[in-house]
Amino acid sequence: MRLTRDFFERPTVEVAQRLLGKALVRVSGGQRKVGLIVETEAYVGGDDLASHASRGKTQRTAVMFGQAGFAYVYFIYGMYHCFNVVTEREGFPAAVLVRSVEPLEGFDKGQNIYKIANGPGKLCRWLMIDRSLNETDLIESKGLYFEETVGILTGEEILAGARIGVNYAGSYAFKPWRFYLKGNRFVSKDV
DNA sequence: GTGAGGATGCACT
DNA sequence: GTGCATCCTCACG
Repeated sequence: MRLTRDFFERPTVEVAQRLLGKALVRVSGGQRKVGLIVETEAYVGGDDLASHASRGKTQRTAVMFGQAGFAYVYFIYGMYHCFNVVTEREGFPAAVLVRSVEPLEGFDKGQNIYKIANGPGKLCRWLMIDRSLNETDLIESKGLYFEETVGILTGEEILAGARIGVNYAGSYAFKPWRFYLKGNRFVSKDV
């Protein structure tokens, strides 16, 4: 079953936690790929100095101010994309960055499975996510969406830590808004 | 095993 | 022109 809009219309930190263990599905060119979400980060409101929305609404960040359940995909470091899903209510800029997934379906068995999608840039490369998917409605889209699962496995406790790569964000750099499954080998960084 | 440095394009001062 | 919600390679030991 797909996740519905109301799943994303909650407080961002809560959505970030609840997305762990859910499936991210990508269908493109007759091929289906599925990843189990094991690591997320919350970006919460215009006051969050780590968020792209902290400098106001621009063309790039406009989607974050919109309705929950839409994709925010941006291009960074000249060669990578990052995938987020917008949360909360219209007018309040917030999103959850999906940082790593465990490949379940549609991956190349020749590769080290632990390194296929263990990072925001790598998971976008694997799932063929680029800016053409920016502003996609993930509730309605046939090509990219979230699915319910049986849930987090027993013993897979959720841990919280500081977000990665946001040291410039003052006091917001230390907010424990990165969530991941304890001991899971698919997270991008064990901290 | 660890750490430094470079690649690279685009949004925004 | 600046700096980035990253990743890979190559040293080093």
